[in-house]
Amino acid sequence: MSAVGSSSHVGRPRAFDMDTALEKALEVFWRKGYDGTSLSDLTDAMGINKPSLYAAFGNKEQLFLKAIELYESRPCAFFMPALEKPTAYEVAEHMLYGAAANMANKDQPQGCVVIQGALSCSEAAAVVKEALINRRLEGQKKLVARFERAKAEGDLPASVSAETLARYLGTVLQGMAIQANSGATSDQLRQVAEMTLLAFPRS
Amino acid sequence: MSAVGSSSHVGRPRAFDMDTALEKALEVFWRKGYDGTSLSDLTDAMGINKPSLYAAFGNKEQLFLKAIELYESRPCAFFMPALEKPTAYEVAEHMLYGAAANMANKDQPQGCVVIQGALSCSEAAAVVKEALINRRLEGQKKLVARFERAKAEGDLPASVSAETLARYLGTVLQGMAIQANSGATSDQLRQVAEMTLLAFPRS
DNA sequence: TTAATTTTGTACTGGTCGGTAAATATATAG
DNA sequence: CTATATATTTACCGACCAGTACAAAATTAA
Repeated sequence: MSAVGSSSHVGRPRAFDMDTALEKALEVFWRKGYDGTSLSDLTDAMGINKPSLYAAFGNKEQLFLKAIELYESRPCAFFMPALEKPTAYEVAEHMLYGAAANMANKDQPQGCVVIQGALSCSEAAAVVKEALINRRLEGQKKLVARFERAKAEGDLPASVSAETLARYLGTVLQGMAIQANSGATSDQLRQVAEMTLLAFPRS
Repeated sequence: MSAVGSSSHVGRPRAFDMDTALEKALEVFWRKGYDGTSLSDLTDAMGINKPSLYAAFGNKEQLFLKAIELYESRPCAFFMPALEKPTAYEVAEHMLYGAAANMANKDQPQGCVVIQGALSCSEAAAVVKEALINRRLEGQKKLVARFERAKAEGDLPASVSAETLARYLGTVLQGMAIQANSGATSDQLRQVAEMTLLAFPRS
């Protein structure tokens, strides 16, 4: 019907860039959490006013969910790329060192927004909390599948439980977010990564 | 000057029990976090009205801090008792299994209030967040000291770093809180505990 | 130019936030 | 009894909450 992909639109053009505004929103949610973030916090950081925010992103809840999508798809995200490493050990290695570098990166909020965005929260944040839990569980599922593949490919002993190993690795990764939030440095997180890998089973 | 310890007081007697009211407050803060908890949530759960709350506990912030004190001193708290086990391995063992049992205990909020009470939060919660971070760091310090003692006593190899080992164990324990918050059962957390212990160094 | 469309800034909504003033109720001390 | 001290209830405070109505501004289409 219409010219898809055309950059021309009827009506007054948007005066801000949606992607950079969403980046700013992510940063605020990451640092303050869903309950701790007010619309004024958001509009201040995004440099727009409320009607523009609502027109562009729906409401606070939908803005948060879009910010999380952005977070997981950013170039610096390490989870998905690590899954593609050739062996289970290398998957774990890249995730652990990726977490050490990323979660304590000093030019962004410490930790992980998927973990700390709505851990304990009000009823108003219930949908958001559920969404974050599902993201974490999906990540865990992907790890299980990857480790089962590794067992089939022989780079992980058949004796180990893929599910337990995935949960163990996920637990360490999530713990690293708390450590970063408490002020741990990337160096200190790397030591944790190293110790975790020492115990990691390999064929 | 006056009879210390006397149970008689001048003035109208308090109509509620401060300890059980504080337990209720803890439960709310634990479930909803500091930012996610309103004074109405608190007064509803505690069965008192606001002036009584303020007269007895100061304000929301002080009430939270008192609730945390209660949390850490409750009979079911496992961290401090575990430190008194005779060997480093047994210390880790009791902490990990204690965490597995406690953090996924179905008749209380899942996880740990010291971790999830104010992880990402508003400026209004800054003091509370700092207090929780300090609690976590103090726990880590106690673990380091305990593992250094273990090295001196010979039940931990001299080659391992007490600090790294403590940070690693702390990371797993904190990760278990997130796992519990995501719905992991005590059984599943016990598997993580088991895997962590498999790699734990012993002389 | 005119019409249609979309974004913008301003001002506002009802509701809730944390916190408190003031009056009343219930106890002890003398 | 009266005086004093503390807790309780009700009603309220200004500030902020998420969300929106409305009109002016800026663009394209005809």
